Amino acid sequence: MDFFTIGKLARQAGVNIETVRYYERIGLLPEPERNESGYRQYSEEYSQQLKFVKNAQRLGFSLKQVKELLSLKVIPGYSCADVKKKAEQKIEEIEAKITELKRIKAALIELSGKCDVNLPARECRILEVLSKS
Amino acid sequence: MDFFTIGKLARQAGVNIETVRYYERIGLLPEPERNESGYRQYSEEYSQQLKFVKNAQRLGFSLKQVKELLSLKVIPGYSCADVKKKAEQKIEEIEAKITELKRIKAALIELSGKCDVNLPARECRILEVLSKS
DNA sequence: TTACAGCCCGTACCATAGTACGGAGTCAAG
DNA sequence: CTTGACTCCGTACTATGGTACGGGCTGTAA
Repeated sequence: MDFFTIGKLARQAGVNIETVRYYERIGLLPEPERNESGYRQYSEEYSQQLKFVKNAQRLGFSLKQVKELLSLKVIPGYSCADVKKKAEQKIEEIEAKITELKRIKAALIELSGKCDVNLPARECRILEVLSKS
Repeated sequence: MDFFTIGKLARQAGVNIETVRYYERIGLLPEPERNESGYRQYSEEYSQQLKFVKNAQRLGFSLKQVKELLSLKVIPGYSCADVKKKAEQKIEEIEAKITELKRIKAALIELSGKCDVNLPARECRILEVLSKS
């Protein structure tokens, strides 16, 4: 087995060394073995778990949620259906966010249309509307 | 002119008193006059500005951006076109977010489809895929 | 006049997701 | 055998948007 140091692990995953140590602190990465001088010794497994964290994060999972996903893997009794459920919840969450953003976009477009570009900002209709309760 | 205290102002806008003081600290609300005992005395103008902040925030502007919008109003030389530009930038930003969320949603749906619900989570294809670089 | 709500201030704390710093020890190449 | 890169640790700091706390003063109504 070929071990590598924290610097290599971090470079592989494209994250900061401090981030790796941070993930270890908050339990997102298990504490690895150490060599005599206390250096962390990582193996391929750690690299995969770190990639897991970053990939799940890219899919919109918070670090807390990533931790939950990881525990599904480790704690016996959970099934693939439990994982799927979390994915589906996240899909719903994202759909809700999209809906909300579309609503906001429409409101901004409407607001934008109120603008008479020749007026000074002091008299801007957009700003006026925003002051309404 | 009828003045009111911080508590009334906060209730009117549906925010916490601490939030009003926080906004004052970060320059989102001007420092109001005080009575003899040091109580803040707010007028309708303040109420409108506070509503402005909350409304703009609902439209996706950060407090820093709200501050910029407010300064357009106050600093002479800015026109309604400058306000419109900021609104349009925000619209673009939101469109980008929507696009990104759709991408993520598609990825999650694809991932979801990989799931064989009868497998233990330990062997879940979703989790496996997430460990890939 | 007393009780209680409301306000004052400074400071600390919350969550989220890291990043930075400084002093000390270690490892490898020249 | 020295130099430079790497690692260790604990702690503090960043940004964002607030919320909470505690001790003390004020304002009002019974």
